[in-house]
Amino acid sequence: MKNCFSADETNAQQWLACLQANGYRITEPRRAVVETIATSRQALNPFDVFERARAYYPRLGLVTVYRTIEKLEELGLIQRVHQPTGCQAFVTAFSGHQHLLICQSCGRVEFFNGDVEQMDGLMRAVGANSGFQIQDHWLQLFGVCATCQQKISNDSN
Amino acid sequence: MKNCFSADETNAQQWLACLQANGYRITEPRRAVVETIATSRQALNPFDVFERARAYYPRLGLVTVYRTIEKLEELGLIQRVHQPTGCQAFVTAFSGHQHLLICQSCGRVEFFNGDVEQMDGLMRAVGANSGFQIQDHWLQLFGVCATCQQKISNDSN
DNA sequence: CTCTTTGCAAAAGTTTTGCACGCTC
DNA sequence: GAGCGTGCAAAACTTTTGCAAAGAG
Repeated sequence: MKNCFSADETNAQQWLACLQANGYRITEPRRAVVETIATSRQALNPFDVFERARAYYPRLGLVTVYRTIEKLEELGLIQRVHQPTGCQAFVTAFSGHQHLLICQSCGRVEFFNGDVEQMDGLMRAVGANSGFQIQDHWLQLFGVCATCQQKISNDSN
Repeated sequence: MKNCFSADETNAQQWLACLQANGYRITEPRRAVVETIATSRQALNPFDVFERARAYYPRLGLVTVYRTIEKLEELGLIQRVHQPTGCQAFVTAFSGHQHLLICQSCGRVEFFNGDVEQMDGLMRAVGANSGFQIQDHWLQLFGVCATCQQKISNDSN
């Protein structure tokens, strides 16, 4: 198993290229939003993005954040993260099916590859038992990342 | 594997008893909300509950639905269902960890027991690789239930 | 120069809060 | 009777829409 998370500058460039390839224009507000989400390891909600992106482009409006998120999601570049605390946050989407590992303390999101054969077997078995035609699955793990574990144990000292 | 869904009248009685045992009063509006959710096989959002529960108690207010849902969730009697289309719907929560199987056509929710040892193994492996201390997991399957499959194939004829 | 994109303002939708009255225990 | 629970109205949020002006290609 390998942690394949690697949000960085490269991502931002690719996303902008993808927007352009799909007939959308590249603008400063969009650059700021793309840069913000692509370089974050945390899932960010629209308001988080708005606040952070203003560091790159202060005149940015919240509406533009919503509209840009909509396009990035439509192009499959970002995905919504569902958590007990809410479902408004987004992170980079990787191609292929990925499972999420989310830190409940800092919101950091990592990805892991589930055992594909194992999941396929499970889906077939559940399908056969229930009569459902299974189309998709979500597997998410919640916990506390190594960094937050340290912080928590330090705070209690 | 066994489908252990069985929402019915009995559930409603138990929920009311549970509310009472926790110091909450039993009232007609609460009866209506409890009855509605406990007897539904579909995940219902607050407005759905409001509309259906009015059949039992026409004077019901939407605010009371929100407040009752809050208490039922707090007591662990219902749980929120997260779906691509939204995360405002609730269904009966069964004790013990259950995985969800959700029909994307009618919203019907069924439960299945995952392979516990398998999931434990997965969680340990991911924990070891990532440094995360894993606390919880969500496994959900999405598909089309047998009834909806028939409807769809009939409609296309 | 054309047409998309932007930010503001306002609207729409959802959830929460304040409060006087009513009902449960 | 005491105090929780209810429904209405209003507030607080979040997300979407209309529009004139600015900017990308």
